[in-house]
Amino acid sequence: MTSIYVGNLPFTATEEEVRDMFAVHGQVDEVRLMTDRETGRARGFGFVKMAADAAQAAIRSLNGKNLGGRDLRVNEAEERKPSASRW
DNA sequence: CCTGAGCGT
Repeated sequence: MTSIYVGNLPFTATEEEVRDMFAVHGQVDEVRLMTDRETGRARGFGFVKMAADAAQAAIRSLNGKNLGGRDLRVNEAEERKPSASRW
């Protein structure tokens, strides 16, 4: 499983839009669009979890894609937090 | 109502 960082999203983008877009390249395990903590509005970025091969295919295909007049930033995400690992 | 660089409870 690979975590994908999706940035530069239009504020009008939703999770199902992103999920559907990524689902074209493979099965989407999870989609999480981050919203602003204070105002509650979309921050314009999120994360997608997919299988490694599907993730790479989606990244190579969707990175730089124009959505809503903005070029998407799609890359492998970093580790969320080194603590609280249920291992 | 509103905005634009960013790696998340």
